[in-house]
Amino acid sequence: MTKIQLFLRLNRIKNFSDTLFHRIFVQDMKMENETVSKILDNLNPEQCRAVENYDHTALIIAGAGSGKTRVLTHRIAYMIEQGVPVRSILALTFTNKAAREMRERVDALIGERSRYLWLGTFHSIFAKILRFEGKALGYADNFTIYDQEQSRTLIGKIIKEMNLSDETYKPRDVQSRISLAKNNLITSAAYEANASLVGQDREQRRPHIFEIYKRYDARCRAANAMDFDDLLVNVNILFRDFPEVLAKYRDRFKYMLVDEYQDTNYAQYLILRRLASGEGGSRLCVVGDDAQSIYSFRGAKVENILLFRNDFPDARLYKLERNYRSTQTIVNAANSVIDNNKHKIGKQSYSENDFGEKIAVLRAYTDSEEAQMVASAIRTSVRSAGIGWDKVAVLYRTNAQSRALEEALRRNNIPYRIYGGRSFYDHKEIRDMLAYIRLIVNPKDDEAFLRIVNYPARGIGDVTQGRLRTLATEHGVSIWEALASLTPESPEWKTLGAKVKEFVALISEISLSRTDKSLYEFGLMVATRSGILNALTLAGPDGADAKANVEELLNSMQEFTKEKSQLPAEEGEPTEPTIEEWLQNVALLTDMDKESDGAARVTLMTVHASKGLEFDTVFIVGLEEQLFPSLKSMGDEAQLEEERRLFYVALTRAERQATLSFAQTRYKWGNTEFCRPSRFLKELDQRYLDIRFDPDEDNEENPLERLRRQHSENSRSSEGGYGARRYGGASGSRYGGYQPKQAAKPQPERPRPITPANPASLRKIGSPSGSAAAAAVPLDAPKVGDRVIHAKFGPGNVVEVEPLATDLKVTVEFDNPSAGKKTLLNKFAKLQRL
DNA sequence: CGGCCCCGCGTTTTT
DNA sequence: CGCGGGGCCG
Repeated sequence: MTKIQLFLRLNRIKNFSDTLFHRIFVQDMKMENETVSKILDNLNPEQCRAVENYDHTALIIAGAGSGKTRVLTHRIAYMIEQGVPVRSILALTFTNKAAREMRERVDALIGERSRYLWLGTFHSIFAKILRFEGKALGYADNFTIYDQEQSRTLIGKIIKEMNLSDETYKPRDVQSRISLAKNNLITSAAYEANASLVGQDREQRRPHIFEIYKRYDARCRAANAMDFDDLLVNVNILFRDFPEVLAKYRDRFKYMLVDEYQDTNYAQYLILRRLASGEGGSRLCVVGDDAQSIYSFRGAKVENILLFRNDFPDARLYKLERNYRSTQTIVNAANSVIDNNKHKIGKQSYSENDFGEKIAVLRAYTDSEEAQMVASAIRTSVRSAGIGWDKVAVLYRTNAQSRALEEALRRNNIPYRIYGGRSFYDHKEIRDMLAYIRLIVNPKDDEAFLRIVNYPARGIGDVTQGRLRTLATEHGVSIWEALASLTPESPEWKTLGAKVKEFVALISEISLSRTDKSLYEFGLMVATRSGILNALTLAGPDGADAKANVEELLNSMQEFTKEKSQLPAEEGEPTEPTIEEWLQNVALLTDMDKESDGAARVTLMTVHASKGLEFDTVFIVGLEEQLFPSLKSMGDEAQLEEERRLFYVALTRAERQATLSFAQTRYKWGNTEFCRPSRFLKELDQRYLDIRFDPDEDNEENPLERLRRQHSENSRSSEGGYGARRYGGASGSRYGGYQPKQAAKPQPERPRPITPANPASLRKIGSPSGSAAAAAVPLDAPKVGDRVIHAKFGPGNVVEVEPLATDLKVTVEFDNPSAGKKTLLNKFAKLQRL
């Protein structure tokens, strides 16, 4: 402690002479006297060096919680104070959230000058560059950005049009194949010529992928659209084929800073290298941690950080190894797991904080019990530590795990917020709204046209749509362009039905009005004139959530206008945002970016989504083999190591307290599966664990017995009346059902009991046969030849029994000929022996 | 042409 | 279990 203080002091003295000149200089620039010292204050010696030496290429290896954002933001602030023009700095992050946080922190250090800083995600910055420069590549500046959903839909359509089976060519797989190629800058032509890729496809019996890729590219281009990967690919092509454009940006961005460098893929890496190489290339400063590389599945290359100094031999290396975030217990425990990885840079993360509490390990029989235990533990923690709900996070490997947790939290009246999973922008009504706007902004976007030409229903069906497409093909333009080019005199116009003409008039009307309206007014017009708002109103209660979502979208337009006027992207740029800008911004947003309403809530998210965040108390759930580590990583050492890094990321989110849990059975696809505890639990140095169950306790209880008991427990708990509604809240946003505490007063609104007035909640709860079956004997293990009765199909004979992992498959020949022979799962069939 | 019903499939992780 | 797509009927 004292050593470090001394070190700091010496360092400060050394710095002083270096910075004296700048202080005087800076004071001349009307800076607050204290600012310089403030920026170098509160940095440890290594951090300080990384900030001061901003004029050198730098590789900063920053362990979890070691203050990497701090270094980045201080480096930016310091540079600006040293007189580096704001416009010559480019800072890149992976997520909007990280970008926003960085901007806030830079802003806090140097004030409003930060507003002209180019700071954003790779994708948003590159989209911006392409908006300015895309012409060179044949794109108009109003190009559409397809998110993965839209791109997958288009790929699916192409597969169908090519008469390929979507069994062998699953759009999802084809998309990931194309994405992989694009990440590595392999064009469709190059793909076709690439023996290795084509060979792999052959082996998988999918030899036509390159052709799908070709057509997909052609379609995107014709629609003036780019997918996420294209944003990177096209900037590469731009910089490769147009040296003058590259020179322009290289001259402009004298300094580049990159966050989470370990997650860059080849395309991103090459763009950075292009800008940073050569005489007068940008000074590149990258920050990352190989131990937190968790995105190789989407093309990230850890090698980029491992080999950075080969690419930039004069780079200075800084290692930030002290973790300021977590207790020693957490840091040491995390290290003990990551030590099992062979593939890593030597870096010793350490903490000088308290030892803190041990890491609790909980065992549950079922996933729902696990959720309940976590909910109770959250209550206990929050109460004993006196912290707010928002200091707690529950992290899981897959989004699917959130459901059980949500239910438990709601049941325990714990406020929560879920990130990820189905995002706001995935809702149909939002996509519909966006499709209208996309079509108006970009008339080449046929996908948008086809999506909304008959929504809300206006009598323009498949046949008519087919004719319109033919019309467009004949003219060699998009559908809307073809329609818009027709005059009332042209013979083709006369062949159109009245309904199509009305649609043309509608879109023209909205389109014409956009110049003299604010963003919000325009959005409102789209919502009303399209008929979307009306259709949702007519849908009654079913449409209420959707309607609220549309309203929220409109609000976000106002919000965007407000932000934009505070934050012009460029000096001299108009502050009134255009619809194009809004649309491109929205295309790059995710659920993570929705701002919270300020209420303190427990955070639920995947481990991936939690990277870069920190919480006082963290629960990591579902620590089971084949879940975490995931089934798909098993058997592949590299992927297993990535899972281990993922676990490392999860554990190092915790500042003070971490709890790990696993269940012994888990519902999967409507089936109960048995699980074994994760290997990561065994790899953890046991000294740091507080195991809250008896490991010697008999684990080998008769599985059937346990299953039966769980089953009755489950049906009992589901009778509590918490219906299947997952998302409360009118907006459809995923805020948890939370009642402000009202002492012991009854809560009239929720949870809703099942009453006959609410028949929907009765759906599928409990046995359909009800008490009528009580007379018969429950049948646990049916045998061939048994005479049984089924609630719906009546009596019959068991003709076949096949044991499954966790259940029995029973085939019954029913007496009733209309029921015939049926194969049933014993667990659900509720057969009774006669 | 639209609405309804049934079937089949999905679970890694995300800009 | 829940959603989306496809098929069938009105």
